[in-house]
Amino acid sequence: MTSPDTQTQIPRRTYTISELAKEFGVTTRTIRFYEEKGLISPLREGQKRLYTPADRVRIKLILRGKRIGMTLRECVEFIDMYQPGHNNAEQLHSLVRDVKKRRERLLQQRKDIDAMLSGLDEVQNLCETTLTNDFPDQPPEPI
Amino acid sequence: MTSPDTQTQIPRRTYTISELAKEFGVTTRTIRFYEEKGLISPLREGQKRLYTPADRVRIKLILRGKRIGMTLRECVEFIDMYQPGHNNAEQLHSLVRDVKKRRERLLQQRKDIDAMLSGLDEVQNLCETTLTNDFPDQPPEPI
DNA sequence: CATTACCTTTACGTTAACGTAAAGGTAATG
DNA sequence: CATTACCTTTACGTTAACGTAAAGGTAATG
Repeated sequence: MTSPDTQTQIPRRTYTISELAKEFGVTTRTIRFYEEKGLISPLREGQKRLYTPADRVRIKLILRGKRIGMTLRECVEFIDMYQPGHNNAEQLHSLVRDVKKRRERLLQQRKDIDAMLSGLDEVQNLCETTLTNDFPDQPPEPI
Repeated sequence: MTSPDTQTQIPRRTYTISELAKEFGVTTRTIRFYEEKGLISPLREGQKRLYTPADRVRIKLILRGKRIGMTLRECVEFIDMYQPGHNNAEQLHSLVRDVKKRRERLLQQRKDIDAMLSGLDEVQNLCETTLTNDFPDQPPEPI
């Protein structure tokens, strides 16, 4: 029943800062910056930072938020919605209100994306018909 | 057959800067800033700027791009895809390549949004089941 | 004709999100 | 033990996207 490993509190798998930086395609400075701003709090092994799988997930969520134009502050707000710690009814209602607002914004963004996607479709169609009509003898370029 | 109005080149309908600012919920400074950056080029009536429907559409497209996290530079690039001026085959192929790249990014963003939306669904469900289980006698709050 | 409501330009200020450089610690490796 | 490859902190720099203030023009309105 006792834990078979001698490491006491360190999680099974950890990551160094450069491992995560490489995995996510960002610089180590970026990851340290997120810590400065309180978005993550890695463990320490001496001076070195050690990132748990949970830290890794947080970084992943931050970068996901950033891809759709969220500020870092908005990313934290979003991530904090997942966390419990909201115990009483008023807090739960408030959280539901926040969730609804955020969902509306996400739905608007998806509308924007869909509009832009169909715009791209039109452009590509127009290009390709023009190419086949006006330049019928060009060989189709390889991928 | 002659045009019945005395205005020569001014489009039928124009907008002032504050009309557009109010419509789109931005400041006039924002609109002037877009002009500084070469995103729009309104007409002038003396000193005053006069915006055509085409200018208005450009602003709309800029703000749409911004909502999904595009920089202003990316917004111009996107809008420029709509414009013709690409005549030869090489330019058309290049445009199609750009369209494909942009589409990939938009699809990734839509994936991100869908992931976040289902996350929100889970949070809301958890909140609501907790509310109905642990606080069964609270009156449902009005909208 | 003074006020009001718009418009203009110029120019400096601000915030977010890092980049970059300097100066140094540590652990393995030839 | 010198080199290499990581890691650290501190601190100043940079870019985008406006905000804000100052100083002034113009057209209608009471």
